[in-house]
Amino acid sequence: MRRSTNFLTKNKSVILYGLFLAIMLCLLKWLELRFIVINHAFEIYAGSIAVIFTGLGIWLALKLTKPKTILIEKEVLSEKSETFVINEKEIIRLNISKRELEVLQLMSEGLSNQEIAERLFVSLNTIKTHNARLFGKLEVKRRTQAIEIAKKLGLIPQSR
Amino acid sequence: MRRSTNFLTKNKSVILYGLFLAIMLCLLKWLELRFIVINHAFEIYAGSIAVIFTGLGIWLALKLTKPKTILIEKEVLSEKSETFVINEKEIIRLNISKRELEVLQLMSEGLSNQEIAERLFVSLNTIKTHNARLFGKLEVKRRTQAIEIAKKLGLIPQSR
DNA sequence: TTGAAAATCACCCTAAAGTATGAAGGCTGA
DNA sequence: TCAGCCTTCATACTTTAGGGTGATTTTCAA
Repeated sequence: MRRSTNFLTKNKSVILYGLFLAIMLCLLKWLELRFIVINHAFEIYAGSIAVIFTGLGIWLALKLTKPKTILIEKEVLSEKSETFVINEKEIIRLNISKRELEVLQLMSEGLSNQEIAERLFVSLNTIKTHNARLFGKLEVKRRTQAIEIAKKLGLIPQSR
Repeated sequence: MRRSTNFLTKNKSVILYGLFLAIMLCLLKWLELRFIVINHAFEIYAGSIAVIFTGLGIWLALKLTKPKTILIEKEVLSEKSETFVINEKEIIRLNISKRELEVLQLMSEGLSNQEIAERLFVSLNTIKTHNARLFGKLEVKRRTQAIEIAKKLGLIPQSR
């Protein structure tokens, strides 16, 4: 009996459908009585039934077939080491200018201040000034520390 | 055929409903025969149409509703970036000694020669000697270049 | 247009890094 | 045992890096 109760409580739509069916049949009966005298009414009646019950079938199928979407989770290896993106937030946070970043980049490539100056077409003193500001912002004392921290923070790309 | 089997096994309630419907119709028929004296051929015909077209509707709905599959790609960090392995072959090829590698490591961490000397309990001059040999073996002129190349060759770990 | 930030450069000085050379002690395999 | 390498240290010197200060020009947004 528990199975039946379970069925009745859980499939409300089915019961409702049953009632609907009963009402529908009564209605059809009434219609039949109304138009049975008219000979041509039979085709219309049959057609109506066909259409209505086709619709009902579709509705039922859609209602009862709940899981229409299937989720598939796929694990993908991400090569973070390949796609390097500079950490712009850190650059902004540390208030590092474009030129300073440029100097930092060349510095990390192992260039001397003189070489950086030549590369950027400025004087050695200019590079020294940039360095001083850079070290201040990065809170370091040496260029090697600056490079280390800059790579850790993602300000400049790793050596690969 | 697999689809049909699937349908039969998974949508038990639909089948039950079908049976319920049949029983209902029989009951109605019986009631009709009992209390109404009319030609019952038409009712059977209408019921048949109803059942057939309900089935047709269900079939149509199931046929047209293809199960949507949503693919979720889940990113997983690759092991490569986590586990660093030193390139021993390169170390042997370049004939770099243990002590030199040690100095190189500390150098890459941004320590000054003086700091490295203190860390290793040796004199500043000793570190300078190690550096000179290191630069010769790595074919570089500055510590920053040494660090750059050493990281590229995998002699020392990356900054992360 | 004007003010702040960025970029440029100079000078002076100190600190650190790098070069060259020589030398001594320890470890190891032939 | 002994040659060869590693490690250590020293001295002297040159080069590069870094600190501090001040100044000018450029750029850019309010």
